[in-house]
Amino acid sequence: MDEVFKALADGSRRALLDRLHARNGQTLSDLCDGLAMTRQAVTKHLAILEAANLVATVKHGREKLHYLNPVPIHEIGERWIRKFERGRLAALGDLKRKLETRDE
Amino acid sequence: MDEVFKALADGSRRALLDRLHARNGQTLSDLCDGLAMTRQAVTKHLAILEAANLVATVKHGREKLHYLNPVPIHEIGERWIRKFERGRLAALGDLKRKLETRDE
DNA sequence: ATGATAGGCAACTAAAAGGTTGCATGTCAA
DNA sequence: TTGACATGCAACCTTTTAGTTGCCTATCAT
Repeated sequence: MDEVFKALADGSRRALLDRLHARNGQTLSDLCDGLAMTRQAVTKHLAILEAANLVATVKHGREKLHYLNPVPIHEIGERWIRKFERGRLAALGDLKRKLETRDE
Repeated sequence: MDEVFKALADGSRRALLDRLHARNGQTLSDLCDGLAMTRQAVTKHLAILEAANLVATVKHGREKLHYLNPVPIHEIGERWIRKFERGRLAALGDLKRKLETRDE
């Protein structure tokens, strides 16, 4: 789980996931296209995404195809974000109350 | 949004949010309690959480009370994770297909 | 076979992150 | 008012991160 959060912390990596979300199964060169980064930098980002299991790759001849694995993102939604949904309104209530009554 | 992702990337900070989720409105000393970190380290983490708007504070005499702000987490759920929910089954399909047919 | 294309590996650098120590300040309680 | 408690500030250190450059390897098309 920590690896996933860390992987998602970087904007470039989130952009790569966005790209794969828009079109799945792209090659490394595809993914580099138009980015202000060297190919090697992108490779490293993809390696981190792969280690976090957010991306899976398949070699196809001299190309490496990248596929989005949506499961870890889904799990963060389910197991982590949902936890804070419960009690969300209560927390907002606490906050509002405390911010309003400075003279308590 | 980037600040929120970055703030959530660290396990200690997520633990602090957990603590506030369990009991809202804790002081700095409360939050330090039982952690293998100096108070100053915790202060820094809280500052990052505050900058990301995940925590709001109210000074109360010599104490500083920390309140969870659940809104940014909720927004990440709504605006980011939900995007990947759409097309999630399609992506899983792509992935399964590609992983199975290595002889394509 | 040979050149172009797709990608891999390794060493290096700069900056940011996470943490520490030491000291200063503000507030409460006796 | 004085000591104890709660927090703030700043300098410093170490490790990680994000990125680079340079070169090597594998595959495809002609």
